[in-house]
Amino acid sequence: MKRITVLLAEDHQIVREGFRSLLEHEHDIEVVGEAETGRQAVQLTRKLRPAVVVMDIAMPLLNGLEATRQIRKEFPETKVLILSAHSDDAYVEQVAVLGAAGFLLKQTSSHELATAIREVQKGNTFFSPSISRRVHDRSQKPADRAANLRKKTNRLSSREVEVLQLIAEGKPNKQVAGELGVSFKTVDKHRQHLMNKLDIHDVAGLTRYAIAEGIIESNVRVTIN
Amino acid sequence: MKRITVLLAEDHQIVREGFRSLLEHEHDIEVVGEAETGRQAVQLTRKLRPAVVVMDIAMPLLNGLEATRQIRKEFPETKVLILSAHSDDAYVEQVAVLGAAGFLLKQTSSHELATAIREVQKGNTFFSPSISRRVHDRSQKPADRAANLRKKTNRLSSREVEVLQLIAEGKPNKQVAGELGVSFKTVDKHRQHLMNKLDIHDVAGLTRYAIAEGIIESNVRVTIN
DNA sequence: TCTTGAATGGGGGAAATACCCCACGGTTCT
DNA sequence: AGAACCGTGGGGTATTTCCCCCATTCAAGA
Repeated sequence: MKRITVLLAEDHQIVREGFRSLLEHEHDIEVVGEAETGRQAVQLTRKLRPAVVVMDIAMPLLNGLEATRQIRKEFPETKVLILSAHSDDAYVEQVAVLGAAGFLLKQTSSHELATAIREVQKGNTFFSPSISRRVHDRSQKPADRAANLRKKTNRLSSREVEVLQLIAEGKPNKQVAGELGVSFKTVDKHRQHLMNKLDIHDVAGLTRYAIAEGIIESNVRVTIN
Repeated sequence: MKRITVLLAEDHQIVREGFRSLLEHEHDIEVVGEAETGRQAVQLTRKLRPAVVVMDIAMPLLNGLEATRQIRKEFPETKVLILSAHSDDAYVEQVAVLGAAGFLLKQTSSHELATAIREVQKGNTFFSPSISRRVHDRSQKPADRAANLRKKTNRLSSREVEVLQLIAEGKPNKQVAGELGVSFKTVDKHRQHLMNKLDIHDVAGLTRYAIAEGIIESNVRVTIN
C-alpha cells in the first residue's frame, strides 16, 4: 500500500512532534518532513513533493497563508490543509480564494486530522464545521467578490505581503534583503509600494495592519540574531 | 514501578492529544487527565491529585498563570510546569513568584518535556535555556531582584506608556513632542528607556507589544495631520 | 538623609527609513 | 501588440531612529 506523504509546517517544535506522533498511529499516512517556517515549508515542498501539507497559519518569516499561495501556484497537485488556532474572519476570508483543500481548527481531534488528510488527498475538501458554515455564508454574497476583484489595484502582491510580514516582525531592510536573497534596494522598493497601496507611511502602521489582517500575531517574539 | 502522574492543561484538543501521544512513549510517565481551561485544570488537580501539571498559559476562562497560583495555594506539593509559546518578559517575571516548578517553551523538543517532568517531580526546577538565562540574570543579583519586585523597575512609568502609545500609533518623535508639550529630546529619552526596559529595539516590536498589552488596538486608523 | 528613579533637556553620530529619480525583463490581461 | 503590473536593481537625499555622552529638578523610598 502506498502511504500518503505529509509535510508538517508548524513553528513550535513540541507541537510538531506531537502531530507526528499522532500521525504515526495512522498506518496509511507518512510524515516525510517538518518545517518551522512558511519559507521552509515552500522549500521542503519543492524538495519532498508531499501529497499533503499540514500548514499552521502563524509562523515566522512567512505565514502559512502566504506559503499556501506559493505552494499552490508552483505545485497545484499538492493539497494544503490549513490548521489554525483561530477562526478569525480575516483568515477565513482568504482560505477560499487561496486554493487550500481544507481548514481545521486546533480544537478538533486527532481523528479528524487523519480523516481530513485522507479526504484532501482524494481531492475532496475538508473544513471544520464552524468554518464551513462561515465560508458558505460568504460565497452567498457575490457583491463581496466583485468588490474584491475591483479593488485588485491596491491589493498587495504575494511578494509584498512577504516583505510586509518581515517588516512587521521588526527586521530592517538589510536583513530582509538577506533573508529573501535580493538587494536592499528591491526590498526598499517593495516597502514603498506597500506604503503607497495601503496609504500607510510608517512601520507602526504597517505592523498594526499586518496584525489586523492576520499576517502576523501581536505577540510574536522574533528570534534574536 | 510507580509512574509519574501528569495532568495536561492545554486548550487545543489536537495539541493536547499530541502531547499525550508523545508522553505515551515515556514509560515512567502516565497522563491521568486533560484539561481544556484553567478552571478545569484546578478542578481536575483537586480530583486527580497529579504529581505534575503541564500548564499552557493561553487558555480560556482562566489563564494558566492564574490557575497555577490557585493550584499552588491549594496543593503546594503539586508541581506545575508552565508550557508557553512565548517568552515574554511579563510572563517570565511572574513565573518566579508564582511558584511554578519550571517553564518550557513550545520550541523545545519532546525529549526535553519528559526530562522537565522528571526533574520537577523530583523537586528540582527546569527552565528552557533561553528563559533560564533571563531568570538567572535576574536572580544573580539579589539587590536587583529585590529592587525589581519592590520598585517594579521594568514596569513602565505612566509617561512612558503615554509615549509608547503615540509611537505605536505611528507618530514620529517630533510630533509626539508637540502633543505632549515637551522637547524632542525628552521624547527620545523616554523612547530609549522604553526600549531598554522592554528589551525591544524597533518600532514594529513596540507596536506589537502595545497591541498585546491592550495599550492600542491593531485596527486604529490614526487621523492624518 | 541620601540615593534612586522619573521627567526634563541638550550634543553628537551611525544607521535606517521614507521618498524621489532611473532602468530592464517578464507575465498577464485587453 | 500594447498596456499594466511585477520583480529586480541602481543613484541620491532629507528625515528619523537608535544609541551614546552630558546635565538639573523633584519626589519618593532605604
